[in-house]
Amino acid sequence: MANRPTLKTIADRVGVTVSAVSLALRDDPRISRATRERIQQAAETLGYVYNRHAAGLRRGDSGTVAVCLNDLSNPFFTEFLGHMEARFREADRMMLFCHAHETPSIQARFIRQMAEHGAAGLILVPVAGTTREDLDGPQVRHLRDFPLVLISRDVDDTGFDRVINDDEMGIRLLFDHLYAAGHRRFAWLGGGGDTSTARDRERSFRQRMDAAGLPVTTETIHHGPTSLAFGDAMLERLLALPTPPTAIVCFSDIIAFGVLAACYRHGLRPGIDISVTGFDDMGAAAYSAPALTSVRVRTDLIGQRASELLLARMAGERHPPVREVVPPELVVRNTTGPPAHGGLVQR
Amino acid sequence: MANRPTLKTIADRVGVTVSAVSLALRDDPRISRATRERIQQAAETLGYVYNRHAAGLRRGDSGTVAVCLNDLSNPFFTEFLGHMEARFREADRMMLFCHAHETPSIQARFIRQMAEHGAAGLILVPVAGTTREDLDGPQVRHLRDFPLVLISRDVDDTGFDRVINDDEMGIRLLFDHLYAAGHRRFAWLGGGGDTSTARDRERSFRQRMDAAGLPVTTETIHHGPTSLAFGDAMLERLLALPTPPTAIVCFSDIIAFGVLAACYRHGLRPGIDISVTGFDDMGAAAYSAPALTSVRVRTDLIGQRASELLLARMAGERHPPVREVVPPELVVRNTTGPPAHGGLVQR
DNA sequence: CTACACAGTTCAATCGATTGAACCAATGCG
DNA sequence: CGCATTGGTTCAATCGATTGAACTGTGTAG
Repeated sequence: MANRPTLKTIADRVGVTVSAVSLALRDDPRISRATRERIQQAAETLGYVYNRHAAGLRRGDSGTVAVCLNDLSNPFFTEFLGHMEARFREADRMMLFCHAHETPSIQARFIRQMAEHGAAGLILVPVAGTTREDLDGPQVRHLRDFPLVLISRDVDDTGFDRVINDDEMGIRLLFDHLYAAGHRRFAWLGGGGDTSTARDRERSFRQRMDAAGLPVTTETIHHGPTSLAFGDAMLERLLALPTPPTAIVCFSDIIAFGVLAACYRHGLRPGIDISVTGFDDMGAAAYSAPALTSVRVRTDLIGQRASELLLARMAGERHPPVREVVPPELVVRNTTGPPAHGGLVQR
Repeated sequence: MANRPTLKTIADRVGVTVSAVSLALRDDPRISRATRERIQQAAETLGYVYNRHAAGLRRGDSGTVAVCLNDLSNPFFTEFLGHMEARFREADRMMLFCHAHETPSIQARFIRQMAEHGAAGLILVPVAGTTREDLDGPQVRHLRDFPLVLISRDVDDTGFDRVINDDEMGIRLLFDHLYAAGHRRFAWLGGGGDTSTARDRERSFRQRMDAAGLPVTTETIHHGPTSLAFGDAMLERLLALPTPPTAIVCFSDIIAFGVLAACYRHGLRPGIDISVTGFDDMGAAAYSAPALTSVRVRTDLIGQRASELLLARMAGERHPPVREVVPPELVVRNTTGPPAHGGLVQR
């Protein structure tokens, strides 16, 4: 920063005023072609660096966009990040980034700080347990009328734009696929904490069970963190049951990978001895051993759509908050198949 | 941004001047406890939001830190991101983030933009092929004397601080582990493009081969992208050779996972029929089927150390550029074992 | 020849926080 | 009682870019 050239430096050198330089550097047609080129030339040779603080102060907006995610260790979220980053780069917006670690205080602080920086918009995967108050309460009143798009997870009644996956549909696709293959003994390995995603997927699972006339007991539903370790540990527990499930429906690919790892140790062949499904269809799902049956969440579409919505709001577009639900796709690979020896009979 | 309260708003309300408010909000002892509290109270009730543009303009530094990575789809890099983010949050620094996608033009643009934003420091995983000129040439002269730390990949003669993994040692640990188990027919699956990491790991592999008196032929060394697909495809090619290798040393875990996927399809049992090693030891390595033998790169130590170095430079510390090399650790799991039926004999 | 348009440029105020210097009142000290 | 000290606050300049209004000179129409 130490004495970098400013508009004035250039102006003096070329023999015009700062106004002229300011306009010229932004290609304003009011400045003649000739002077404009001399000015731009001078800026180049002097190594001029635009000062966004000065501009932002005057204009009241820094042109940055803020993005707050929760779990970088989950490739599912980094896929979002990649898609949005690409779109914002295209729009020439810088990205302020935060990793909230499912911690409300970090999220709250980031919201304050991005406001301080004059960020023009925010994309947020709300931390588990986020309520309407957290996003719209007095302590963050600067979010009122602020361009904000929630992705992946929903928060009821926020009055903000949201782009989320159709979780109900995803579970339905998986369940029906397994049911059609003949499975009747299911287990649900839930993750995702206190999020709409966790709730919607589990609710959908329970609905399908009900609809199929299957009982949901304490042996059916299990909760834990979205981690490989949880999936791994749960398979052990499920195998220890008197009548283990023939199909394990996991909240996410990550958990399913953990289950596969435990299967391998036990010499169980997923897709033959037991069926396992993931959710998200992250890149690695095609390469697990065996390749994982999952549901593809369209992170690309969601990320792109969220970016578009945000850019539109930032451009001043006014309309009631939208809630866009993106349908996922069933991807059948090799971890699912008919139940082994009498899964049907034992029902 | 629209008419948010400013220092003036607060000053008028409390009946003091902006100076007093400015000082009070920063807990300057020059302002009496009583007024300070009244001011802070007023700021609170008015919903005051600090304007960093104004402050940054005056002070010439925004307190942000810039981070530029290359491959978000590789959990190895997102681990870095997580560790650094944590450290910077602690230091109350916001993070400007860029995903360079191994694209020099994106990297160059980000460097310019973060300078415009008055970022106080930069952590960079240089894109493949980055040279000294790219970082210190005339077009980016604002990097001279700028706090910059390179991580993971090295660039010769930069004059910047660097924190990197000891790649030579990592490969040595893996090779010696395999050699000691009896392997004599090796293959190298290289990735990483034109980076110091790619060069150092391959050089180390060749050195160990030489030291062991083993021939390196066109059947030994293979290059491709750091992807699951590359590992997968390469196993097919290797198996088609007249005398396939008994041990496959991969540039990274990602590639190794691809190899494991292909092994599974071929009914090959890694660790028994064939040995496979990764590099990085990302979280998933413990959960692949079977669990992957790898080398743990200490992303935590590297990330932390890089952040510390950067913060120290930002605080004005002056010393010649350092090059810190962090030793990795061998993690033996289940994809390695003695060569199957006569690997030794066939030599 | 005057008035007028217009392209090209300059003027000057402005954004909001920071900070060294100046100021003021009350207290302490000789 | 007068003078210095100091704690508390204000003054006023400053950071660098932006922008509506004002200005200048040239060309054109009447």
